[in-house]
Amino acid sequence: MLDVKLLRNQFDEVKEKLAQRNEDISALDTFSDLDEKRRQTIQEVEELKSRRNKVSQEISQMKRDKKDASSVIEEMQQVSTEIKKLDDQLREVDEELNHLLLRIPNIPHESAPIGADEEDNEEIRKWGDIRSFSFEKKAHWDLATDLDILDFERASKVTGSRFVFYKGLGARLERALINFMMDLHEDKHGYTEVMPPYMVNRDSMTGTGQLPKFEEDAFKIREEDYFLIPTAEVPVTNMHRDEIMPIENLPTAYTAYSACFRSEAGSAGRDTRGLIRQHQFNKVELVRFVKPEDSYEQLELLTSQAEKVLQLLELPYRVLNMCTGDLGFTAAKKYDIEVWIPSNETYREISSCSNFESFQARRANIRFKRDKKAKAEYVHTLNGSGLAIGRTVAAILENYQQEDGTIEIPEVLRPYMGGKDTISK
RNA sequence: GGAGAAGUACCCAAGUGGCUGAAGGGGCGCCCCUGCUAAGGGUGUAGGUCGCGUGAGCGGCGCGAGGGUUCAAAUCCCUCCUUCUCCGCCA
Repeated sequence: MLDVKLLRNQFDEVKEKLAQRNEDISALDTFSDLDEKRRQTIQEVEELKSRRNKVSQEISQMKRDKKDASSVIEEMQQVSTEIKKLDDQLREVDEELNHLLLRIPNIPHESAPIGADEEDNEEIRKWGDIRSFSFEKKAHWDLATDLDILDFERASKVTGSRFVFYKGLGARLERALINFMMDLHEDKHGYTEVMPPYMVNRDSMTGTGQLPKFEEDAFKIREEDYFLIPTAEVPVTNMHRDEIMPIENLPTAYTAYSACFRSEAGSAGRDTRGLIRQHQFNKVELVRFVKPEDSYEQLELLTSQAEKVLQLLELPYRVLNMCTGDLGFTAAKKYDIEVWIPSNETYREISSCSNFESFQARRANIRFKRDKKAKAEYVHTLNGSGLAIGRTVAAILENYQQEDGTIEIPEVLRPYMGGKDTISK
């Protein structure tokens, strides 16, 4: 959510910046009228309430003095009726304004390149050497099916499309990656481990920005107003919803493993094979609550910590600075980390590291105080995948495949794989 | 899932229609006394947010949340949420 005061005082500048996004912001034009009407109504109704409070005191005094107050009471009846009417109006305007504000995306940071879509994302660095194969390389779903470590067919029988069974060393690899990443972030990068609920309520989904605009992307629990989490970002960020965090706790850094659930509405037919796009996948997430003045420095740190995982796994990747048209709804700045997927002969997103500035904090009401007397300010929130596990498995299978169809296990994972160095039949 | 009880400021807690922004403790700040410590006395302090105003300030809201009754609600009514106790079910 944007700062109403900013919107009020610098409407044209804000609108101009929002126009750099690839989104329809025409609804914004009603803002000024709504804001004006709201403030006017508040003034009217508060004046009446002030009067009512004053006269109520007088009535109570008259009652105590055993004087007749009936004429004043009669007058106040009318005032109260008027108050009720104005309160209703105010509620309506508030609702409209809120509806509008919750659907306005974040303002892009000036360092985000201006552009329309993914074509305009800026590659800022590359790491690792892309392997050239001396034999016919295979896609990860073929490798995995041959090795009997992934079973897509049975998963679609048991559930449906875009689900998978991991089996044997496949399941072990997935679990090894989770533990390896969690250990790295906890022991080397100083994060506190969190295991969150996999379902959250509507307020939480609104707090991090998945709602109200993107409800069709989430799985909804039928009997409750709960949603399956699309990422651990939602429960972990909302841990501190409606809180004032002690300044000495900033930055607060959490890492959380969770399963993630996405309806993938609108991506029918894309990445139908393999692990790239599933309705349920595992992810290790990094979340940081920081002071506003630190947030861009913290974004670099967070991104480097996600990159570290790929470096240790020795998987080639590149980092993109996402352009204004491809930032998504909530981010002011976002780096995507893309890992090399040989079968695609391209890089594919494996992590997304974002600075939301105060956009989520304002929605979720997460604040801090510089000292006891100071006014509460909104924190800045950041998060990033560190990393998406399924896509990491895909990258490992493809990048570490050998001519005989077996998979060499990256060295850092071997302690987590019972000392094995190869996945074979 | 059933039956009961409760939710008041940083914490505990009083308060069944007007004199309650809310008694009383604790805590916290300052002062005094006791050469230290323990203890004692005095005194001060109560959140957040919205609107108006350049500002000092003025005003609205606020007793779990949201509605309602009333001239007036912490107090009466309705809905919801959370916590606790008992019962049932259960990994």
